[in-house]
Amino acid sequence: MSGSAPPPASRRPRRHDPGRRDRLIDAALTVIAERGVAATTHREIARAADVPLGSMTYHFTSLEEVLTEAFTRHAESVARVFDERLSAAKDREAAAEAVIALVADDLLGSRHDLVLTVELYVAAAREPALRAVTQAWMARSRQALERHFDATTARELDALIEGLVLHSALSTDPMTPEQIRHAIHRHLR
Amino acid sequence: MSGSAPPPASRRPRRHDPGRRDRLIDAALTVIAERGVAATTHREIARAADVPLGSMTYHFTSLEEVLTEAFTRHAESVARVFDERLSAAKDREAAAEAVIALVADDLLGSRHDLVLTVELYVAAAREPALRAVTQAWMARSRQALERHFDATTARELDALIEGLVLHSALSTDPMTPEQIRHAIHRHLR
Amino acid sequence: MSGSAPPPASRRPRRHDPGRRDRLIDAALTVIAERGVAATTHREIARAADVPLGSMTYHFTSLEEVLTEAFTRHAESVARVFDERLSAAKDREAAAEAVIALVADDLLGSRHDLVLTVELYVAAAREPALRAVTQAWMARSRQALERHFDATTARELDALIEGLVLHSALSTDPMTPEQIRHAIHRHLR
Amino acid sequence: MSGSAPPPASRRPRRHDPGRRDRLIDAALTVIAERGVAATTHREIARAADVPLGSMTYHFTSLEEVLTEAFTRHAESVARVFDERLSAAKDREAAAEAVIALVADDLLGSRHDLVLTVELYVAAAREPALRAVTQAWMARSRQALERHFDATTARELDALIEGLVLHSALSTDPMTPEQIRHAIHRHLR
DNA sequence: AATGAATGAGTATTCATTCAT
DNA sequence: TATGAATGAATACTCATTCAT
Repeated sequence: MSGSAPPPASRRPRRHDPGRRDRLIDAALTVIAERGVAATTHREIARAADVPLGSMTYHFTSLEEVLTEAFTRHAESVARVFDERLSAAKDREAAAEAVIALVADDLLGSRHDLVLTVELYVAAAREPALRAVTQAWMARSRQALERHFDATTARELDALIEGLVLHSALSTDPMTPEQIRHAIHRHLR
Repeated sequence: MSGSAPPPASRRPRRHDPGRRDRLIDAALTVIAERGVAATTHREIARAADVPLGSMTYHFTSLEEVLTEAFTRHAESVARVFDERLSAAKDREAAAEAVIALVADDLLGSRHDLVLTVELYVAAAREPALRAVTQAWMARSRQALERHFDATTARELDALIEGLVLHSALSTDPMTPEQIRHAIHRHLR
Repeated sequence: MSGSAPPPASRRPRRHDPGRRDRLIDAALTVIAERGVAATTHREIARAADVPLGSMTYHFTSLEEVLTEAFTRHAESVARVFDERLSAAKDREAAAEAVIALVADDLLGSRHDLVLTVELYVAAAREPALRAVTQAWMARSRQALERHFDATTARELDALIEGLVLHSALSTDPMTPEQIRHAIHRHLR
Repeated sequence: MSGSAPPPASRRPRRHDPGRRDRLIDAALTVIAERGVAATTHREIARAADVPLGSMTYHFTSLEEVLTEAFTRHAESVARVFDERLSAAKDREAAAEAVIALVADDLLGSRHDLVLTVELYVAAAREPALRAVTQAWMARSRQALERHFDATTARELDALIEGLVLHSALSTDPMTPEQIRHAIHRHLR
């Protein structure tokens, strides 16, 4: 507006920014959620974090590293909620309710997290490094389920949860909490 | 004209080639399955089909058009199998077996199809044009299931199928046919 | 000067330019001679040839390819002169004169060629692909010398030529034609 | 602070380090010899010397300064050997032997030195600051030769040495010590 | 009808250098 | 005195798309 130089994301004189690396990972998650992994570029993340491009490659040796760290953080955070919900459950009945809440509230409640999860699924199909992330996550959630259910049930439940989530994510008329409750109860009945 | 210039897909004199458009769509599916949507470019598809680059934009107005047509074809083909399996079933019992075969044999049997399906899921999350494809597909499979099951069961079954497939796709130790049978029978019990 | 858009090398509406690949190789030689291999970039060559950057990577799959082709052309052209000079010589005496003319006129006469030769020497020390170019060149010049001199003399003469050229290239007071004549005659005496 | 961030050359607590500047120059020579001037960067040298990046620009005001000092040191060291060999020679005969040993043993004996020399040649062709280094070196070696030979012979010998070295450096079948001896003796005969 | 050539925007990454601590 | 962090310019290369033939 005042000259011809390409205006930076904001006014530059910013230095000393501890925790920037951390913020970049969060910015990456935001970009992945909003634009998809395919559109997640150094530039896009830098813009989202309002940081110069060079900062990206200073803090990470490759885009892959950024993605891996971002997805790891996402998986970690979802898994933590999973753990907490199920640890709090006193009996099988409560555990069933926990699972329902998990799907209806946590997993489907946040479009952001939901999309991240699906993006991770596909990225993992290609990237061995990400496969490790999904493996660890799966193992952890299965373990959490096994506090209350036998191994077979835990595994089935895990798959059902996955299906309910994905289904809702892709559908224009996602399942209602009631429908989710019904599906889970039916499987555990 | 002078040495190692951009080498064409193969030796030139190929002209009149009806069905080329069709082959390009198949080539696109191959590339998507092998490299992922993100790596599916005009060039890659042209190379896979052994066709000059210019041919791509001659037959399609944009990459998006190619992807949409390719995914439509994929969905069509999977849905057809779905339909056939379930139409052939005479009763609920047979329908359950059909679903099991569907998951264990058709969906999980082909890595190619499996990957295409997951790629479609994510692409659809971004591209409205693809959303239409997944919507139609879901509707069709639900409809097929409703020949044998009530609407609620059909929907749950659909989600369970999705979950079983995805779970197996991402896991290093995918579920065995026995485990799949068990999961589906339990839900229908 | 009239707006803010970065002005291209010249006015753009240029299409259909047969022989462009060829001109790019020449442009590369110009850049190498003027700025050195290290400063020879896609951009620099494109600028020298007044061609958009994208054109470079359309015609060559890598910078290395450009360099290899450029140096091959240079070696070819110098070797041809070498051949011609020596083929024209009728006897040993004339051959000696041919060598002198070669060094004093051809090799040292053109700063452009001289620098290209030295640049090739060093680049070849790193790049096996270029090593092949220098090998072929050396073999060819030795062969040309062997029309008139025994193998040992040919080899020594070749080395002496190399030394005289390099020496003059790097020195602030290069050798005069007389000095060159003296050196070569002394070795052949 | 959070994982795989830019890893330092090695574990941190290194401070007072007299002679570091010196070690950096040696590290620079190593990098030049192994990777070439074009690939010799602050980072690469710092890594080779196991020193933080910031240390480079603390000790040197620019990369050019590093290169100049490194090449100066190299020239110095080669020239010293030259001097010593020729000072030790008692007569013309011994001087001839000294030259032969110089080429066969010192110059061609160390791939490291050989490559450094060629790299210096080319760098000097561009960088005036380096030209001064090569000039001084040439003058010094000529002077050393002039202890035993007349000015013309010294100059020719110098060129011949250069040619023999370069020739061997670039050839896949370098000259044997016998061949080198023959060439030098013939020129001095 | 078909295609080789052309091109501008964009991508990941490297790097010399500056600077705050 | 040292150094980790920061940054803007540059690099090689990819690509969707346009166009002349």
